Formats: sequence, structure tokens, C-alpha cells
Amino acid sequence: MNNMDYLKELNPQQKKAVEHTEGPLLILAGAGSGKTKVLTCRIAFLIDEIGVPPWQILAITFTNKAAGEMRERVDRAVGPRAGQVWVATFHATCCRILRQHIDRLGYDRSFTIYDTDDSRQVIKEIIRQLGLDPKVYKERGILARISSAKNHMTDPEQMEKEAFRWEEKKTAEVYALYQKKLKQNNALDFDDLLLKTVELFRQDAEVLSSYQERFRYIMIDEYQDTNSVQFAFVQLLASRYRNLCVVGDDDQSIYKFRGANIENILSFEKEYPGCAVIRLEQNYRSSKKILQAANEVIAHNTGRKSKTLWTENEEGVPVRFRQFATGADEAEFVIGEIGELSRTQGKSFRDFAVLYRTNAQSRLFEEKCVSADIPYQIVGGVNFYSRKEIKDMLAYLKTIDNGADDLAVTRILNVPKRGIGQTTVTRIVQYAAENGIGVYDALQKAGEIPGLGRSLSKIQGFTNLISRLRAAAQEYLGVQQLLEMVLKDTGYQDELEAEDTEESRARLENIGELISKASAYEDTAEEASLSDFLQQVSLVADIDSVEENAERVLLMTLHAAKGLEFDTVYMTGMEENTFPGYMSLGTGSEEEIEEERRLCYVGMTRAKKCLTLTAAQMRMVRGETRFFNASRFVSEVPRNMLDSGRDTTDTRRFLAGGREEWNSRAAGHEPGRIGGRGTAASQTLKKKNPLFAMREFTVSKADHLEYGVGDRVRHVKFGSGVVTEIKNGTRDYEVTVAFDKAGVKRMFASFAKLKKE
DNA sequence: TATATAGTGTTTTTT
DNA sequence: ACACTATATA
Repeated sequence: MNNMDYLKELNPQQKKAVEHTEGPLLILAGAGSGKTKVLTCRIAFLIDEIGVPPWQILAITFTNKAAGEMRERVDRAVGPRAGQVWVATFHATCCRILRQHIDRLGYDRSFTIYDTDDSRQVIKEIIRQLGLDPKVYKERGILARISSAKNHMTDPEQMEKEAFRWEEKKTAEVYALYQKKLKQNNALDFDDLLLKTVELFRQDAEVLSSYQERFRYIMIDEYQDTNSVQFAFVQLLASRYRNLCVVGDDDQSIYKFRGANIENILSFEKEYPGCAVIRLEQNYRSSKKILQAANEVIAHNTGRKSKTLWTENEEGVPVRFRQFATGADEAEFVIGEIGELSRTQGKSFRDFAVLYRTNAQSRLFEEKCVSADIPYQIVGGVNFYSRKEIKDMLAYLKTIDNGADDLAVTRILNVPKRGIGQTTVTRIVQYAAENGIGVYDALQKAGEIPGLGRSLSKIQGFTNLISRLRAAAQEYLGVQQLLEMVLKDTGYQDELEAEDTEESRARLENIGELISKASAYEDTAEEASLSDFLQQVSLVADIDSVEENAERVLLMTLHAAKGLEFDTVYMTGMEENTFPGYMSLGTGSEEEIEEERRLCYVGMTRAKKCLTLTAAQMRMVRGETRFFNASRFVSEVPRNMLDSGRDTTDTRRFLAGGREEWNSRAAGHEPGRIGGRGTAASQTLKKKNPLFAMREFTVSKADHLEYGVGDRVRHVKFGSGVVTEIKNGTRDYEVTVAFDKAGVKRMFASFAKLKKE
């Protein structure tokens, strides 16, 4: 394209950002300010106007999905040359670099990538080996500690030195062993991908120099979410030509928990004195009302870069807030409304998104979607690639590709069942450890291992199977065919077919999907190989598989929603301790609250036309019912900007009625009814007018109970008994009753329906 | 050795 | 509520 059509559509700041090609540039891009457009135009401009060869451009995005979109858009602007622009995520970029050069760090270039699950297994094994108490040293915590150390580029020795508590010393020890194991298994975890690349660059001037020469123009998206290692990576790469353009929004930094360092963006100007700073403050996405509300909320944060988003979009409808008695009511309202809007206003299901803080909250919405027959897709939760059957298949591929991965080998050693039991496995692993060889090597030498008895032939059966598959893979089979062969020859398929349950059929279906993914991979990959396939598979994010134009409602966490936009957004679970979550409230640190607030801001700014905040007064959390107040973020939107459903006389009447009834219950006149399903009449009312279910923000715990310790009470199901204990919890009374027939039970007063006798 | 059952702990967010 | 682990039992 010779003309600069794409420049004409840009506003002055955007244009400036596109045309500023030389030297460091910081683009502070508010939500919905068209930064993807700027980035793609900038790439096109570099190629078309400046004459930069496409392969000298590196663009790093946050997700594979974003990378794909960006490539597509550049492709549209400059044509097929766009294929030579390197667009990828940090992890994929590092992975590609390491595939070329990691041998210089003493790893094999066919390394495998461990996901969090794999890493946990390794940690667990180490804790066992060191004889540490698994109650004190939990894999999860240790892994988090190690990950954070890696994000700060701290190695085990350093951690050991800095440790002053016994557990920290031990953690450092686990860390050291963990790294050793990973290396033995020729595996890298997610953090290693970045860390080893930086290590490589630092240690090998030649390699670094070649990449510095190659990538003369570097662009980083979502810069506010980069961590120290990524920062170091960028610094190293950009230090020669200094044509570094970073785009970010400090208000949308939501990944502190995985090491993102907000300072990276706040201090960019210090790192690169004299860098250009461009602010994109015009929002093209949301209505005025939505944007105003979001601005109000985020204004409660301190330490931001000054920035005020504005928009020329229409005024729009007010942001709504609705509070319901239970999580189920909340879900019913949201899904019910979506169904109604699609029926009556011809809205498309893809215009809707339901957002929540934690994946666990998805269930209620999913249930309502199923019962209302509304098509939906849940993003996240259990990742496709972490399903058991998929991991099993991949473990076979890994074993075929790289027999050094002990984790993969032990995973499939007896899957499907081939009579190799726990005792045998332990013996083999022990032998491998004693002789400093891999588990697969040990299997091949099984004849030398004493005490295996009858298992020996089974083991030989396994190694023969693997050699056969390996030979097939090397000689003539593609990934797809190999997978099919694995499925059949291992007996995996037979086992699932014999099981013939709904679950086993679903598993087979999942494997079928994996096979079609493999086939799609072979069709598109430049140079298809087993290692490369395994790499791609381990670096996909949940959001990557979301198709833009499918006709369904999307359900996802607020984190997953970043970078997306929807006509109508429901932010659900807007309750204290749900969002902001109890984790961030527990510490009382303002910093964590601010991160949650940014998350809220991200959520709000996903909406184009209609934004609804919803909350429940009680919901089940880990099997117990809890009471919640509305989120502080709701009250941070000024009342006059918020439609709380309280402004019409109708509503007020309903509310008054509702509250009266509630208060009378709360006062203890009918303790058994709190949280119950309510009377038939109130249920009909609820159906007629969902506002009936709405309440003020007040807590809903009984002030006192009609009975005390020692009183005889009667329970509908358990019969009579004596109250032995009453614990006054923050949310509800917890009553212990010794029943005459049913034994001792602990229950919540509001649900127990206890009557004094 | 494999499976059924009871007991235990657990969850924020993700590449 | 659910998943995972330890223990008992066939």
C-alpha cells in the first residue's frame, strides 16, 4: 500500500504515535483508546514509509489471540510481507529463541515445557525425598515462592543466603533440587522460558548481538503487566538501537500476583531519559455514562499517571446496580435478562459477557444457561490441556519425543492399566535415582533391577511399545497419525470404550479434538515437528481459543476479559470479600485493594453500551452459606450516576416491603426462615418483580436466638435434642445440638429451622 | 495390586 | 462442594 489511508483515520495523538518511529516511546493508552490500531498502523508505517524490512520488527503481545489479531490486521495493511514480522507473546518468543540456542546453557534443544501442574508434581516428589512435612511445606506455596524468586531473578544460592528463617532455607533447598530435576528432565517451566533467555543473552554476547541486530524495532503491548525478567529481556534486546515502543495503561495493571511490576511503566521515563510520551485519552468504546462511572472508581487509586479518559460517544443509559438475595437469584436475573433481550430486542448472544472474580463463580451461570437454553462458552476454569486424558496423550508424545522427561514417563507407565503397580514404580524410580539415570533408562535396564519379579515382562512390554511408537514417529508418521497410533496401540481407546460411561465418552471426544488440533497444526505450521507441536500446545491460553464471532454468551473471569469489549457487560459478585476478594482484604494492604480496583476498572471499561453490576447477599462458598455486603466499588460510583433500581415509587414500595419482612426475620421472630426459600407468596412476588429480591447493603444476621445452650430444641429432620454450644460467628450463629436419635450436629441457625420446645 | 471409602483440606487472578 | 489422600478390603 503506497498511500497512507490508514493514517487518515487516526486522531492527532494516535498519528503522532505512529509516526514517531525512532528512539524510545511510551504510549499511555487508556482503555478503548485504539491502541491495537495504533500498533498495527505503526508496523505498517515502519514497513511502508520508513522502508524497514518486516523481519526487523518484533511485536510482543499478551496473548496468542492478540498476536494473531495483530498479524491479521498488519497483513490487511501491508500484504503477505506481514508474515515476516515477528509477533508473539513473551513466552512464545523466548521459546523460539531457546529452541535455537539453549544448548549453550547445557540443555538439549528438544526441551519440554512444564505447566503448573507438572511443576507441582516435581515439588511434591522433592518434598517427599527431603522428608519434609507436607503439612508445613505445601507444593502450592513453595511453587509460588520459587516462581516469585525467578521473577526477581534470584537463584537458589541467593535465596539460601537471604533466608533467615528455617523454612526459607528449606525452600531454597527445594528450589535448588527443583532446578536440578528440571534440567535432568530436560524441561523448563514457564518462568524458565523467560529467565533462561535472559541468562543466555547475558552470558553469550554473540547470540545477544545477533538478536539486537535483527530486531531493530521493538514494540511491547500491555507493558504495565511485564515483570522484572521481561523487563530485563526487553532492555537487553533494545539497548543497541533503542527503538523501543511500549504501550500500556497503569490503571489496567492486574497481574501483580505473577510478578508484574507496575514500576516498569511508571519509571519508563527514568530508564529512558528523553523518551517521547504520548497519551491516548480519547475512548472510542464506551458510552459517556459508563466511562464516567469507571473514571470515578479508578480515581480512588493513588500513584497513577495523570490521565482522564473522555469520549465523544453518546450519553447512553446509566450503569445499573442490582442486589439479590442469593447467588442463584443473581444468575437467574442475569441470564434471564440476556434471554429476554435477545428475544425482544434482537440482540445477538455474542454481544453479552458475564464477568466474575473467580472461576468458581461460573457454575451458577452455566446452570442457568443450560436450563434457559442459552448458548454459552466458559473461558478458563479447567484448561483443555490440563484434562487427564489430554495430559496422558501428551505424556506419550513427550516420552516418544524426549525420553528424559521422567514426569511424562511415570505418568503413563501404568496408563492404561498394564499391571505395573505402585511398588514396582517406586522401585524403578529409586533405582534410577541411585544410578543417576532417567526413569526411562532404568526401564530399559529393568533386567538389572532386583526384585521386580513378574512385573519385568510388563515393563518390557511398555518399553517395546514406546520403541515401536518412536520408530514410527521418526520414520514416517506426522503428529496426527502418531496420536491415532498411540490411542490404539496403547489400549487407551479400548479402555475408555469398555468403560462406556458419559465421562469416558467425553474423554474420547476430547482426545478426538486433540487429534483435530494436531491435524490443523500440521496444515498451518511452517515446519511441523513433534517438539514444536508440544511447545505450541503448552503455551496456549484459555482466551486464545475464543472465537470472535460465535453466537454465544461468554462467561469468564475479569482477568480473562482484558483486551476484549462487549455491547453489554454484567459484572457479577460485586460483594466485599468476593470482589475485592478476601485474599486482598485479609492483609489490609491498600496496594492489594488498588489492584482489585484496577481489575474493576478493567471490567467496567469492557462495556460499550450497557453495564450492570450485580451482587448477592448470600452465597455458598466452599460448602457453607455466607453473607455479603455490596462491594465498596459499587459505592465508589456516585449515587447519581448509578441506577440502583430505587428511584421509582414502585421500587420503593417493593423495597420497603422487602426490608420490613427481612428485618422482622433478622430480629429473630422467625429465625428458621432466614435464608430459606421464603413463602410461596414471596416467591411469586420474586418472579413478578426481581427487584423484590433486592435489599439495602445491610448485614443480615440474627440479633439473638430464641434458644440458648441447654435448651431443648426440635429439628424438622433430626427430631429433638439439647443445644450444647452456640458460636457467634461474624456471619451467622453456629449452633451445635446433641440430638436424641441423630447424634451431634453442627448447623447454622438461619438454616437449621430449630424450634424451642 | 486395584479399588472403595472415609477423611482431609482447599481456591484469586494466569503464561 | 469438591478434589485429593490415606486407609481398609477384596
